Amino acid sequence: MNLFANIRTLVLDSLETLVREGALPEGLSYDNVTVEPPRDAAHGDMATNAAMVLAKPAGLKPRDIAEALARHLEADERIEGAEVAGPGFLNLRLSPVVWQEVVATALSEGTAYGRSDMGQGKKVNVEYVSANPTGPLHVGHTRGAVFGDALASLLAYAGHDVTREYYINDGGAQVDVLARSVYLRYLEALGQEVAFEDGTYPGDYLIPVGEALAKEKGDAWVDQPEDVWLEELRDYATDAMMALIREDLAALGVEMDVFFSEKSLYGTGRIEAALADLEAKGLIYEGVLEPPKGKTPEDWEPREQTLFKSTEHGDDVDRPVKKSDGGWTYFAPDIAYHYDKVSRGFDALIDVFGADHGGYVKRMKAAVSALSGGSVPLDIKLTQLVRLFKNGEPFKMSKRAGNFVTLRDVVDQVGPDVTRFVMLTRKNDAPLDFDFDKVLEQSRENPVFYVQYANARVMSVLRKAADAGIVADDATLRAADLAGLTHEAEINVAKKLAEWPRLVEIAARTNEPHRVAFYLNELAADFHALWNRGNDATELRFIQEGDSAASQSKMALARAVSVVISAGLGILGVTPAQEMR
RNA sequence: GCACCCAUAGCUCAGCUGGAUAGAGCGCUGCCCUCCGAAGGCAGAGGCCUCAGGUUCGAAUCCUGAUGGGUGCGCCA
Repeated sequence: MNLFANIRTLVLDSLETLVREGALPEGLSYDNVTVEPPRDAAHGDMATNAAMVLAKPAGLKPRDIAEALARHLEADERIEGAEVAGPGFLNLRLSPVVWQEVVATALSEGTAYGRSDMGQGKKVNVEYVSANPTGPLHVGHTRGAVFGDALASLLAYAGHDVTREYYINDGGAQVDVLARSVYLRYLEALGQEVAFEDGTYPGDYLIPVGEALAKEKGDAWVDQPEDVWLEELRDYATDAMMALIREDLAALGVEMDVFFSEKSLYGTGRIEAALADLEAKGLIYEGVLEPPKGKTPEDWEPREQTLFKSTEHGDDVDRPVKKSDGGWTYFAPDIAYHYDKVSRGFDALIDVFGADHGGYVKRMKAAVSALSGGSVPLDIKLTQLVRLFKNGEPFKMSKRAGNFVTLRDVVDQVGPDVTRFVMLTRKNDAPLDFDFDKVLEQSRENPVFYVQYANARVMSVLRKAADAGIVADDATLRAADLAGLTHEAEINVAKKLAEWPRLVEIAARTNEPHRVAFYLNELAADFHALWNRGNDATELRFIQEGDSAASQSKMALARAVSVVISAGLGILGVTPAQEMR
């Protein structure tokens, strides 16, 4: 139930009535008519811009339309007052009953209150993490993982059929490097002295892989040339790394639906098929690229290559799909991968990349646009840098990986819930400061704590009610008479609850899960404010000594707050706290 | 040189398909516990939304340009 959508429907119905009465011309478009919360609470509960939007096409004065509209709206029992203000806004004041019903709805629907059918079951593929299988996940991946996962949950909550997907880059040269690095660890496990030169991965995480391999193979591969062991070792090593990565994801609570292997595209004709599709559309040609202006590489020389005419689909230059040695560029399998996604029948694709892949956005969009004939939108979300701090000092170290901080370093220290919430306290395209101490602080400054504390307070008051002999289970609260919830401080909280379904839709439409985290912070603030009002105004306390009925209606409101917090945290993948320790 | 992202209070940041007097936290000033958990709350001060044009009844929001910062730029993924 989205109250704002309901009232908008009422506004549109009233406009139609005006048309029938001849007060408005026929055929007006209502697309731009909005009903939203006013910025200033003094302006009422909701405001509509209908009169201003329609004034010009209708050839009427905004205030005249607004006044006519106001008369019709006031006839509805939900509307307590409608006032024309400013240039033609219509400010609506709603009956307390409306807000009481919001509480009742939240309780009866539980964490499904806020679910939307705006997605209409559309199939959406969210690809995220997709880290190279060459080592454990680091902090940058962590942000992408949390963002992608929360986005996927959000879209599902908003009525989409979501697939969570991880693209394994197991086909390129970096896998050879991995295999050689493991080979060194293998020799080392057999007692040899080895040196990790440039171009190998020196991280400790390969030691157990080398040891396991030594146990399995004995000295069979010692002093053998690459062509004896490289291919088998590639598979062995990537499997080991993917097992590592899956553990990392599990530690964070991320579960993928599909792991898609890049390697599966090679030698199976799938890359060729994707490029044949582009070729059939006249988008593949042999040509020579201009050198980039202003920054010509030292060794630049004109070369004829096989190019994808991505400029036809919004890119700045055409992109090579084949290297000069005839092999595929990294772009070719990516095209084939997205071709596969398109052919699996998704209605929309979302890729989550690190910000350092920003230069890759246009060509990928061009590819999907070309492959799908413009029918499948691809949105690419970039996650910005995470800067780590400890005691206010920049923090850089890793026990296991050498030069980067791993996902495990973070999760092991602060836990998955804190990690996830904090990663969503900035919008994805803004850099994020992560302070190991601050995120564990129990204070207003720490949004994780602040929201959890609000939920814990609700749970606490419910427990106390039981002690005081007041029944406060969900079934009882659902049936409670809420007519007593009329105080402005209480109505305020109910109004915030009414925004939840609307916020879900906005966040889902913009693919911005951080909005959920910010909303929860606001809801918690309103709840804490009400809680403290009880210090002075005893009639606002949730437990009213000796008055079960009044207590139950107030606790129904509190419980509704915790229901929405649980729903919101659920989308973020965070477990609500029952009590603070 | 080109592309993308960013620029909002002293600091860190929100700001909805364009809406009314631009918000929060921190910091600063002053308050609130014999009282449901003060791990919290209330109030005050603090802004030319980087700048200049444009579109609009209306712009922090959309467009163009400038300035400042970040990222990237043919056989690395």
